Amino acid sequence: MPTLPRPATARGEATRQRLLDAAETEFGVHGFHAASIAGITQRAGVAQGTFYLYFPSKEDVIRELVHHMGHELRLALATATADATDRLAVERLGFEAFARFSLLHRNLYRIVMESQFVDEAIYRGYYEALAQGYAAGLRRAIEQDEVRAVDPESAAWALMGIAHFVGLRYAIWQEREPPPEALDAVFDVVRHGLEPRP
Amino acid sequence: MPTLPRPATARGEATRQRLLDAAETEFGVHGFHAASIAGITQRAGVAQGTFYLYFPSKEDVIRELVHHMGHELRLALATATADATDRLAVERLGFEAFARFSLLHRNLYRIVMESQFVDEAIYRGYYEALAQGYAAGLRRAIEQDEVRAVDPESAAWALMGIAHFVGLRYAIWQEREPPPEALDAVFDVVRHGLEPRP
Amino acid sequence: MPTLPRPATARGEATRQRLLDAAETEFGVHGFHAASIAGITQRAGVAQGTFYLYFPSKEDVIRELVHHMGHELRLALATATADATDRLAVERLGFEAFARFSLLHRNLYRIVMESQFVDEAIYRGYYEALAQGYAAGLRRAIEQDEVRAVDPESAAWALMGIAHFVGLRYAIWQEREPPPEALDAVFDVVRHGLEPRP
Amino acid sequence: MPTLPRPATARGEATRQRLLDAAETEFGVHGFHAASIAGITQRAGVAQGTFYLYFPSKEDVIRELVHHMGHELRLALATATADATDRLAVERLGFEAFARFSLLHRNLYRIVMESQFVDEAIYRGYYEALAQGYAAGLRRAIEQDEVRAVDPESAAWALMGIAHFVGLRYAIWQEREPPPEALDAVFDVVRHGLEPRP
DNA sequence: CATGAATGAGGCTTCATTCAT
DNA sequence: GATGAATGAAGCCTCATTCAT
Repeated sequence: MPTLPRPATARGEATRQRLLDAAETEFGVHGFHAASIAGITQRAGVAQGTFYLYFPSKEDVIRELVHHMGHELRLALATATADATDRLAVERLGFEAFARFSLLHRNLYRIVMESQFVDEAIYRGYYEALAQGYAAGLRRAIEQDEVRAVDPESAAWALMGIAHFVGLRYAIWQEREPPPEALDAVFDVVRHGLEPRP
Repeated sequence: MPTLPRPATARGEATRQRLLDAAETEFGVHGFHAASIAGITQRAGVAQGTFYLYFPSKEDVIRELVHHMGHELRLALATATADATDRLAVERLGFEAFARFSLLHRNLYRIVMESQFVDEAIYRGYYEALAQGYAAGLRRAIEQDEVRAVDPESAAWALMGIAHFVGLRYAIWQEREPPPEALDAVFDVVRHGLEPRP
Repeated sequence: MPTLPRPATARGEATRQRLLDAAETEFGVHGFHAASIAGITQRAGVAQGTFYLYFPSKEDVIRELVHHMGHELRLALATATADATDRLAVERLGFEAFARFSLLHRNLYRIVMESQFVDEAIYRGYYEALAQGYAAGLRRAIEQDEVRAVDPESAAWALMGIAHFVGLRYAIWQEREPPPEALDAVFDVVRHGLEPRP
Repeated sequence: MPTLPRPATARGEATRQRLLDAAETEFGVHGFHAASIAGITQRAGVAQGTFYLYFPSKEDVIRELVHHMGHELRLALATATADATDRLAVERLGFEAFARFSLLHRNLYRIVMESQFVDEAIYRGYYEALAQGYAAGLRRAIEQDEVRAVDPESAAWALMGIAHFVGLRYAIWQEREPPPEALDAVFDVVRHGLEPRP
């Protein structure tokens, strides 16, 4: 079956959104594999068949959710760092924002991680999109001497790796925000890694 | 079900090992959920029922494989860094060793990552064990002024995050070792993050 | 459910006909069971619900199509044999006409065959109606000594059987008209089977 | 999934056969599409999953049954016509044998007919195999002047068509053997169609 | 120690049909 | 007359696990 048509009515659009929300919760709570369409539709308050009016398969929903998380995260980061005066401030605010975001959207974050085992391409795409933006920001900062002459791409991935484990430890495992000292300690490493030497 | 007793005979031990190897490949290739006991036993050349002579369940195998990877990885890192003269050399050699190891044991590495969605505790335990050793090493290095006065634990997790993404990008996604420049670039960030300032 | 009333308006009649045509194609191409109402309505360019404005069920459509094929076929045969001077000529022209018709209306023909597994009565009725006319024609021919004194009914079914397999082999399986020699060869058997002995 | 291994034990072989028998009944009674795996396994007295130990899919069973009917029918025909002294006797005995066989194996016969709508190739193959043997027999008879110089292949298909409708009318629709007069009447047409003219 | 047949719950998905607009 | 969203039953199939030998 080819792509499903978008819902034609507002009612349809609302149902679709309810399903998406329900899926986010179900996947987040039970994991993709343990989650069932029945669970999703039940939570959304519709019949099982309704699911397939809006999504061709269970996998398509996870794909859509990963995309969604990508957008939301970029948005959150952009917003949080909008007022930063230099790149290191961007990094700092970005780490904080990510820590908040990953806790708030714990389910989505878990889904993104699990998507690796459902559709590697979507997972990879998620990070590559992120890395690209990240590297671009670093490149600009290097040009303005706000950051050492690091390789922007390698640095971007390194920083994402650091952030990833912050999210994992605190948002996922401990279900809380990292304590300020921890964030300070992590950022201290980041800062020394990036800041220009006199 | 209590844990199964270890096989008494050498033949049994061999069968058990064959099953473990087969599971490593099957899980690595198809992923934990898509892999089937039938696939594992077929690959191991034994009957399906034989599996349950050695493992109480499918999940137990992944647990055992994750432990296994933990041991092997620590062994590989210890070996690779044995001759290092200072901590930064340890880091450098460690990154290189990890890059090689994650490529060589791609399947195992994938399994570790997926174990998060099968048994979070095992996954978390894997990293916590690693982090503990890592942090201890850093602590010693700090005492000897080979590394800045960072928070050893936070730094350990940050460095593991960096390494994780190196493994992901190269061993998993590209199925090759990282090019030397990439490793240099990453290590450059690490070094500046850790090395003492004059 | 009693039969649905015929549409009152010309627009309704047109929609009904579009649905019938679409069903003919869908059933012919995918088979009755694999064909879906959604496929039919899509092809007809109407909404799914519209189908049930004109037909009480999927089965009713196949029934109507079988009837339709019966009428059309009888018409085609009558037309094709109108100018025949004796019964054997009728047979010959009839076989030719059937070969053409079954190719041209391949989909309908397939539908008739499949109707056996949807509603045996409709299928049986189709052939019994045909057989009746066929036998009547033979009976008249026998009275006029244009055909041997065969049992008209048995002969009619035998001849339909022969024709059926001509349609199957050529129209359905090979999607072409039978080569003239083949038709000659078949008719040769028919002729000897029917023609009066001196 | 590739082909399933044949059962290794006698018990397995027996189960497989029970499933085949059950499927024959279920398909014959309800038709292929209406028949369910659940119905088959219930009738066979095994769990649903057991079905898939022996057959990759529902369709594979029908394929196997069609093959089976082919073999059995050829066997029955060969046996019934073994003592015939000339080809017309073969034809006569063959028609009688087919009439008996199609009644006795009504379910199988129905299944063969329906197989056309499940896997056209299997249905076609069934008849082509039959036709080949039939034509060969006719060819030999022609060489020995027991039959007119008809085109063996065309004649074979024509005769199969006649027999098919005999089976349909009596075995399937009326669930009885054709009355002797009917068989006589049909054979009379066949005989005139085939026998050499003086 | 090993086999391989058997189980049965459970999941995804399809689709004819109904209903509210 | 027409729409298209919604229903929900039903079916195929998979697979971890158990059992009899």
